[in-house]
Amino acid sequence: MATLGDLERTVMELLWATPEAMTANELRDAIAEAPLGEVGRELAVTTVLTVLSRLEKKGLVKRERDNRPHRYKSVTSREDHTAELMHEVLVTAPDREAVLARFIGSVSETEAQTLRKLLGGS
Amino acid sequence: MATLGDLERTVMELLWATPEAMTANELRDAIAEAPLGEVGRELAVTTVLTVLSRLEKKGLVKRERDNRPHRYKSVTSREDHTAELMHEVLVTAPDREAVLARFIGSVSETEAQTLRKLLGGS
DNA sequence: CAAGTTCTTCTACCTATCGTAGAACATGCA
DNA sequence: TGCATGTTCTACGATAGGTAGAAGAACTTG
Repeated sequence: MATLGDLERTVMELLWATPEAMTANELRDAIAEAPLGEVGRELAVTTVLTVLSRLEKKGLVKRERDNRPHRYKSVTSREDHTAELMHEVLVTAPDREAVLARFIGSVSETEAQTLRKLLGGS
Repeated sequence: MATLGDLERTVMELLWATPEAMTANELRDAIAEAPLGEVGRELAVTTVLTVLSRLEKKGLVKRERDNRPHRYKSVTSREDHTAELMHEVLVTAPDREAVLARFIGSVSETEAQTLRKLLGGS
């Protein structure tokens, strides 16, 4: 499973929140100002680049090598990624029905409503 | 999040599969014969004990210290644990509705059926 | 085209986690 | 009281991830 470290997660957060592909420098700045999470950290660009490479190797990020300041963007949307993770977790258990039963019990009423709608009739 | 290593996972598998609490020795033997996963590994009991301690610290395992060969058992059922993990994953995303929508799309028809039943009317 | 600026790649260090287990300590039974 | 059995302490190697410097590639502009 693709478990992410803190910085890796932060970078993905930013990429998911931005429609256009971003350069390493833009990401560094974004992390510095980061209203999200901890204190805005001042990282070296190389640090960001290393993280991006690792994310690329994991298949979470795609890089546009066309123009020089390479631009990076997430391969999947945050929602797809999360849903995929949930599914990965689900299939680790032999008795999925039972897992789903417990899972349903843990979601809010609103979410349950959404699920009913999504599952539609029969 | 509580991500488990391979051995840790194997130990949890065994604990989940066994109703009674087990001793370190019983676990070592079980791992050795392990029809599950890789080749039955011959581990030192201390190895198993170390892993059990770590799992205890993570709150996944409870130890009965009453009698001498301490006995270990999982704190939650495998299903509860898995459902909890799924929920943890779900709440990392801001747009849960969207995540659920994708998630529903990834489950089998049987599972969808189960979900409909579980969500019942209203 | 040459020199500087900018970006990328390589390499490396540090820490935390995990697999693994020996050595030493504790305990209960013969 | 001493052995057998079990537990705790300590430790070492491997991998992942956070962090970044040094060196190399490429673009910019005089």
